[in-house]
Formats: sequence, structure tokens, C-alpha cells
Amino acid sequence: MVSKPRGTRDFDVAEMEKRRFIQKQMETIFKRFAYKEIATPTLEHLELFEIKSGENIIDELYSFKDKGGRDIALRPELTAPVMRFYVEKLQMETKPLKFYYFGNCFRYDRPQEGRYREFWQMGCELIGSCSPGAIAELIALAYHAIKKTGLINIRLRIGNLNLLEKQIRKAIPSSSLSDFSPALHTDIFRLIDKNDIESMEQLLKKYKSSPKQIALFKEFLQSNNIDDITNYFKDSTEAQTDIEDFKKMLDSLELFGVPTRDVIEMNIARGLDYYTGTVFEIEAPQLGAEKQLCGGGSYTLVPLLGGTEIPTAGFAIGFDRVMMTLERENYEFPFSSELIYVMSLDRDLDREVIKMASQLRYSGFMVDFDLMNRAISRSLKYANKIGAKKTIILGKNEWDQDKVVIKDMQSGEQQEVKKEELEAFLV
RNA sequence: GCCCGGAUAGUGUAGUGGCAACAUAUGGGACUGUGGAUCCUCUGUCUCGGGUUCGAAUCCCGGUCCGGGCCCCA
Repeated sequence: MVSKPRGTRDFDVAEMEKRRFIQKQMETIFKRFAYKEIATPTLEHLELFEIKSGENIIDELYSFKDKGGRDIALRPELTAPVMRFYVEKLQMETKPLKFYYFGNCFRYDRPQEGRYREFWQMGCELIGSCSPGAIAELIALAYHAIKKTGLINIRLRIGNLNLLEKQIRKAIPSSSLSDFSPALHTDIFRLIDKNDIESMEQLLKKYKSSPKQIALFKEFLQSNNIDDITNYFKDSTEAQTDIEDFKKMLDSLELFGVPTRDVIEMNIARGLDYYTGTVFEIEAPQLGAEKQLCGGGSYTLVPLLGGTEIPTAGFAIGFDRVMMTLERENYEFPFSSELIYVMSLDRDLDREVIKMASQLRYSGFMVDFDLMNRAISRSLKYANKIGAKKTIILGKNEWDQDKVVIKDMQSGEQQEVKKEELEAFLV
């Protein structure tokens, strides 16, 4: 027997119904925010992801040489492909560009709960503005889209990499700052992201950070309100713009209907190196280790791909995790079946069954009938099994009077209806 | 990539060295101008490869897949 590759999944009928429903819920919100759908290929040149994805993602790439000897990778995420698309084709479009996408992504990683080698991301990219209002709208979009799925227990966290970086620099003596710069993104950010405070301290010490500076920085990482943060930068003129923007963004966020109480967290860093400025995450606390549902922020990727510099921001939602969380919250997926089943009581009328099923299908109804020559009771049993809402029964007695029987499968009630009035009865 | 635990019919399980089984589902049938019930019945299973043994679903080694954790990330 051939089985599916490790870390991939088959989705049965019930699962697909749920997934499509949730996908549509989120797309509804994207559309209301005037985002439009785009799609990019599943395959990209390996180079696209090598350019600036961060070495950890490179390690996990599914890549291979194609028959023409090209280095090809299955996309591990969708931001870089969308930016590649923009640079290649869309740079002259009217700004801002608001795109959403839904697609499968691949990472060669150890599968475990909430993590697969093929997984689905749904996300948005905003090209043309990173104003505080634009970022606020983007965060609001992510928040409302996830809320729209029916999830109850989610947590929004917002940080700012510019302020974080400025504060790190303040923690290092100016004499060793130039030595330190290369380690900033790769090492310190990563340790902060991992919440590995001890290693972070070691690293700061290595660059001659004083105990006092370290203590101050650790306090900064814990700060969660805008006034405290403003205080840290009161004698730094260059940070004032960042502070002001951050405040404006939070204010707008309230206007977009997103509660901003306790959302600030200065210890949010990012695995992907191209993020700058505001970053945010939405997590489902009940999920444990793999609890992050959404990550996003502003980033600089276009110039690296050869395009003209332009503000860009976006987010990606881990679709599979949203589904997992909904299941965990015992979310009741709406079940609606409009299926109509057609059957006959006399074999003579079998041809009429096909004609009627076809007619109803032309009219737009979802219609099924027996393909296995079932006996009458079996046929009704089957109609029940497949969830038919109504069964149309063709019997000789009624047929001779141009009538059919409609049976409501829930109540069991049935009534005779004239053939020409049938469709009106089914609506 | 590392550590730990699993894998018996489509699904859920029992069997722990001696005939591979139960429930349920699927297909067929009984009933026959009416379904969710009942009864009968066919089909279908030890994750794969090696080893130990007279004999392996059972013990040992390895692979594959699944689950949990680490790393990392969505």
C-alpha cells in the first residue's frame, strides 16, 4: 500500500466542509477591508527564499533540481512570493495595493501537533503605506478575520522592532557598538524571541554591557504600556517619531474596534529577518507549544528583490491552527444540506428519475439519486444517510395524474405536488 | 536534526509466544407504495523488512508513519 508522505494530510468530506466554511468567513472580512485575492505558484526559484528569509527557514526548505537543472523550492511562506509578483509585474499599479491569499506552504520539519510539512496560510499584504493608520487597519483586519471564524479565546500582542533595537543599542557601551551590530538581528533578536533571558544577558555582557544597563533593558522588555515606554526614550530625540507613530497606531486601532488593553509587548522579535517597525502576533493560549495563529508587521523586502523601495506590511494566519483551535473550543460548525434525492417506486419510472434529476440540476438544485439499483427501502435509507433534506418519490399512481410525492426527511411528512409546481415547493 | 511513546479490518478495540477476534461501518439479502429499527449474509485486518524460535500480532534490530517533547516556526 502506498501512503501519503510524512507530515501531509488527506481531508475528508466533513473536514473540507469545515475548512471551506472557515476560509470563506475570513475572506469575507478581507473583502470588506477592500483586499483582493491573488495567487502565486507553489514552486519558486530557490533563490527567492535564500535572499532574505533567515537561515532557519532555509534549513527547512523543500528544494530540488528540476529536469532543466534549475534550483526550485516549494514555498515555505507566501510573503516573499507575493513581493516577487509585485516587483515583477505590479510596481506601476495604483497604491496602496491590498492583496489577500490562501495557499499551501511546505517546510521540511519534524511534524508534531499543529505542525505539518504541508500547511495552509491565509494572509494579507499591504503595499504602499506603513503609516500608523495603515498598520492599525492591517492589525484590525487580522484581528477581525480571526474573530469572524468564531474563535473566542485569542490574544493580540503588538511590539515594535525599531524601539526594541534602539533600546538594545542603549544597553551597549558606544565603544563596542560597531562590533555588536552584526549580532543584533541574528543573535539578540532570536534570544528575545525565544525568551531565553539568560543567554541574552550573557551575550550583552560579552559586548561589555554593564549590570545596570542589562537590568534596565530587562525591565524594558517587560514594559507593557505606552507611558512606560515613552519614558525610556525621553532623552532620545531620534526615537520620538517611532514613539509618536506607535501611539497613533494604537489610537487608530481602538477606532477600528480592536481592544488595545494589555496588547503591548516589547519582547516580540521575529524569525524572519525582513521585519521592521511594528510587529504583531495573535495567539491561542489554549494551544500550548504551537499556539501562534498569526504573525505580521511591516517589513522591507522589495528592494532586496530588485524593486524600488516602498513601504510594505502584512500578516499570515496559520489556517490549520485556526481549525485546530476551533475544534478545541468545541465550535459548532453550521451544517446545512439542501440536497434533494429523487427515487422511483416502479422500475418503469427510472428514466423519469434521470430526467427529473437533470431538470432540477439545471434549475440549480443539488440533486442525487440512486446509482446502485437499490430496492425502495434501501433507497430511502440511503437518502437518509447522505443527508437529503427532501426526497421526491415517483410512483405510478401519482405519475398518471402528473403528480409526484415530496417527502420531508426530517418530519417524515409527505405531500402530493403537481409536477409543474414542484420547483416552487422545493425553494 | 535530537529524545520518548505508539501502530491489530474503513473506524473503534480485545488478544502479550500456540486456530486472529469483537463491535461498528460498507456491499448483498429478508421486508416491498416508503427511511433512521430488526434479522441473515459476503468481503475485509496484525505498518513494512530482517532476526530469535518447532512456532511471532506478541520477543529483538532496523525502516516507515502517527503522537508528545526539544530545536525552530505558522
